[in-house]
Amino acid sequence: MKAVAEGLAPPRGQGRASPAPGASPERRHYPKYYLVKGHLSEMLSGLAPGEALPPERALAERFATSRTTVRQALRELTIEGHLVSVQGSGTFAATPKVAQPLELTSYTEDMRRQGLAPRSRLLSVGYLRADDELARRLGLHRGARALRIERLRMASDEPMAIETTHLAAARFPGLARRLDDSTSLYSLLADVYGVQLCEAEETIETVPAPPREAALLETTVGYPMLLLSRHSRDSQGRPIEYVQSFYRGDRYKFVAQLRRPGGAEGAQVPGAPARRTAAGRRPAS
Amino acid sequence: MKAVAEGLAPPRGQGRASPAPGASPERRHYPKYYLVKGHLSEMLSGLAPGEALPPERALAERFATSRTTVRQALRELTIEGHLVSVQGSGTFAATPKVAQPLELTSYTEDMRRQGLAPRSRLLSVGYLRADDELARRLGLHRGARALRIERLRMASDEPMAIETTHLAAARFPGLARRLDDSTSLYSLLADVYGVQLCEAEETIETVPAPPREAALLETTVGYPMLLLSRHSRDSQGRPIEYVQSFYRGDRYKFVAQLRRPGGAEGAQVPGAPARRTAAGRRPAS
DNA sequence: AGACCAATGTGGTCTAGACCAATGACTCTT
DNA sequence: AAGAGTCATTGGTCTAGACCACATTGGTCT
Repeated sequence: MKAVAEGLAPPRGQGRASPAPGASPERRHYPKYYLVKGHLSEMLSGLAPGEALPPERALAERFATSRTTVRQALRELTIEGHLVSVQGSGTFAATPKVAQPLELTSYTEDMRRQGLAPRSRLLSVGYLRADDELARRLGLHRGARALRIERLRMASDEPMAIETTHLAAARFPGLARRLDDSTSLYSLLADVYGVQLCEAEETIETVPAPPREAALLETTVGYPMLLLSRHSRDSQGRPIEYVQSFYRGDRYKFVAQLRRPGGAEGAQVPGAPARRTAAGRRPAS
Repeated sequence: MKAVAEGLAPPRGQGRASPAPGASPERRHYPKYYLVKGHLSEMLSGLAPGEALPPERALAERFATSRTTVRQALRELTIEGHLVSVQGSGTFAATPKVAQPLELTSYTEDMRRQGLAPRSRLLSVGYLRADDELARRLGLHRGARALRIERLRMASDEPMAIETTHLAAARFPGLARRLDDSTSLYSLLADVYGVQLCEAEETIETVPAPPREAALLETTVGYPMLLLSRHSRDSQGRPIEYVQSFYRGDRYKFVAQLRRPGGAEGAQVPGAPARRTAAGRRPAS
């Protein structure tokens, strides 16, 4: 995590005009906010989770910069999961990111297995007409009715993700009425409709948080989130569900287990990974 | 994406003090930049990849706002991969994101299979002493020598990722000298040292781009990137490599194929990452 | 023609400060 | 005491404008 610390004062770089031909050409240019970030990161390393940083205005003065610049540094530290800021209250050291396994199992099963208390809130259930995109994904024709289920996922009372599921309405009659806050969708599909999800393709990307999702997940508009799109099929390879889930990028990361065709099946090493290295996960220099 | 369009001019909202009790309380509050983003998004939909948007200053004037606000909107659209901006030149409509498969195969193999032209540039090769963190990951003791390989991955001349690999130096004598821009590391490990990578744990998270990585990947400092950390083991379950790769979040997304135990395959025992959330991350205050 | 160079226009960084919105401690009333 | 209201403080949004670094353009000189 070093590599950021020193060398701030001399080349203020602000009012300078002539680049002075002696300047080393390969010398990397660090934005000012990045130096501030380094200092803040250092201050932060001495704080226990929950402890507060000085107010932004005080930091701006201490680092002889504007509040805007301090805020840019704070923003990145927040995105990295090292900080949480609360309007009207202050900025505090955060706890590390939580790992979310990438597996084709239901959220409820996942959480239970990890010893967390899974909870869901049904935000909305409704029908819509499939556009070309959705029709293709669900193997329908355009305009067919699709069921749309929107749920807020929580783990131990902390909002975790917003999950929007799409299913072919015709294939699961009465499903909408069977849903509530505590029922596992996958259990319903299996027990009531006899559908077993066997394979899926997931894509993961980062997107900025839209206002609605940000509010529900108690985060900030525009902060990067992890958008996970899952497209699952049953044992005959027929497409069943299409799901989009927004996860807070500052709170979660995904973990996948990979296996290469060639190898012998070595015993799964229970390794307790996923820890976030407080010190130096930046390889740099 | 609708829902963002109208209603910008009337309540300038700047000099206002009294919130006018008639205001609906549950009305979602959209930041101004988000409305601008909606407008830009609309303009953008009429543009072919490569076509230019008006300059920022013109946009600021057109939307009766400041350049800062316009830039925040542009920033998000860039992060979403809809725009690219080039200093000194302009802002242009972009091409869609590229998918990167999550598989335990070498980069070279991956790209070939997709019909792309894989290229690498060896940025640096060197030895370092393992700190506690790295020692744990590679199964060494602290202070042991480790080989560090930094490569820039490209696909069809576009920079794609920066990959930093760590290996136990003692286990792969002479490896450093065998590397060049065009050799597959995994081939070397297999052919020269007889090591086959069989399983791996990958974690995926978003991080803001550090200056060095941003420069090498030709993107912007602070933009969200996908950080993929891979920890691989050989057929006996011994840890072999630890890799960190930075991908441009605005250009790439990851794709994983999942399979459920019940289906056909008997894979996937969950590694049990656990990581309790420590419940009270709230500031104690 | 071709090479060079200066001017202009573009996005990138930073400043200083206004106002908004939520918090939380304090005071006053009941 | 308990409750209600007030107010200073904190983070959140936005403005207007300065200056920088880079690209492009068009003119000038060779």
